[in-house]
Amino acid sequence: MTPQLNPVIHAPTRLQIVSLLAAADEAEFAFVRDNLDISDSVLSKHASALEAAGYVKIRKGHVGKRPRTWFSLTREGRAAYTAHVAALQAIVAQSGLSVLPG
Amino acid sequence: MTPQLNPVIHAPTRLQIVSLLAAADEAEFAFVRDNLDISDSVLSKHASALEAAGYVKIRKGHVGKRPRTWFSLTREGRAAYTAHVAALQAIVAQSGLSVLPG
DNA sequence: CCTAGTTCTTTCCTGATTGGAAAGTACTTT
DNA sequence: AAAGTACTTTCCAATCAGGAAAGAACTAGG
Repeated sequence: MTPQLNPVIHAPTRLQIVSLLAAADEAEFAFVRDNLDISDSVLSKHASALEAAGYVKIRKGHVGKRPRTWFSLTREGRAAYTAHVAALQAIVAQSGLSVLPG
Repeated sequence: MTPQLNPVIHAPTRLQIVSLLAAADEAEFAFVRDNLDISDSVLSKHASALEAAGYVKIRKGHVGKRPRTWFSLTREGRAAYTAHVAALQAIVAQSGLSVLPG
């Protein structure tokens, strides 16, 4: 069986969110938003979608007295992301594209 | 500037079509359809979308007396695919993974 | 106390996509 | 004439995506 692309992760904005989160333990709402250059509402909605899928954990806390939100990948989210990248790799591999010169 | 994902190519079905075509000079309608396990109408529509974008050439001909359709990537389509994979790679790379083979 | 600001979340709305089913086109074969 | 091949187009219903605007919940300032 060919590995399947995961539609929850494949959407461009969510792919970028998940990939960003995969690189770190945890990331702040504003950091992700500014990094991807998206609006608050878009990030909020995609983060909720990823949480609903069980891929992202949303943690609420405070810095000083101000509210703050952090995101992190769940174990399931990391596994789904890894599987998705494997699926992408399988697709790209058949085209013969390579990072190597020549 | 960060390389951008190309929405025409990013859609799962079209990504697979383009990647399949990138591997060959030309591919038959039925070959692509069966390879991706999609319906005639879906392939027809996606192929037209890729043609409209200038990424795929649709050639009509005959085998014996039966009509047949072949698809091939245009130079532009190959360039767009390469750029798209580079964008994908840029996103995935930050997580430490890769979509490219060794 | 009242207003303004921060940090998101939700709702409202509108446009774009996607895929399946079914009908259509244009031949060819039986 | 009827059926089959090889698609293409139309019809449709389901998402989905993003922006704007309104909310929510609290804090800070005058």
